Amino acid sequence: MNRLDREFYDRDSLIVAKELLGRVLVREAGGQRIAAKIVEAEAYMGIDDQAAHSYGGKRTPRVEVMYGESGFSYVFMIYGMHYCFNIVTREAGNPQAVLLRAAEPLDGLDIMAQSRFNKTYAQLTKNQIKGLTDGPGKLCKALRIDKNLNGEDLCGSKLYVEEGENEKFRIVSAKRVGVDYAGEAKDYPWRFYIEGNRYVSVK
DNA sequence: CTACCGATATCCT
DNA sequence: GGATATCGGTAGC
Repeated sequence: MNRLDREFYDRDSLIVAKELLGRVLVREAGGQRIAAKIVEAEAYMGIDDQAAHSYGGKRTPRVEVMYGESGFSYVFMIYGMHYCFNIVTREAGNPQAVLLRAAEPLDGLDIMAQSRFNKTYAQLTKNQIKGLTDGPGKLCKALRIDKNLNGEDLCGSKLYVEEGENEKFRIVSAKRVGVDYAGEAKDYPWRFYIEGNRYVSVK
């Protein structure tokens, strides 16, 4: 299966966010493959986007990777407990990114179940199966994504996105989640998800 | 099913 | 000190 290359990510973040839907996020850890279909993503449009960490050109150690080339991972900790995984878009100096909010588990189900609940997949309750990857923090925990993967090149072999099956689905546009502080930008429809998919975090 | 609440890294005032 | 790109537990319908 083909991996998405740097040119894919070096485009408008709204296009990248939409086109990431249905693709397969792959994490290789300890010789094991963990994979999940991306079903929900949000675009953060950089210095003009009040919801973005890089709004107004803000540049701290945390957001530094957003100012680099496209196709690298931006992992940050939120609320002191959870990680969020983003993919940097656009050229160096243009600090935009796409946040991956939810995915549908495909491969490595037992590893995800162990990472999230310390159980095998077969031992999970129905609610735990649905809750494996239906939110940005949950997705990171299931795929074992943490600060060590901040700045990782997604054109490498530890963490990357495959093309996927090119199946047909409807894309829903919606307001982003948890950005009430962002003035006018809080209502922009820059979140995209696959219509009807049960792993979408907020319908 | 919804509502609240605590955990606490990072950045800003 | 206060806010945040969240989650899981508990309490109450």
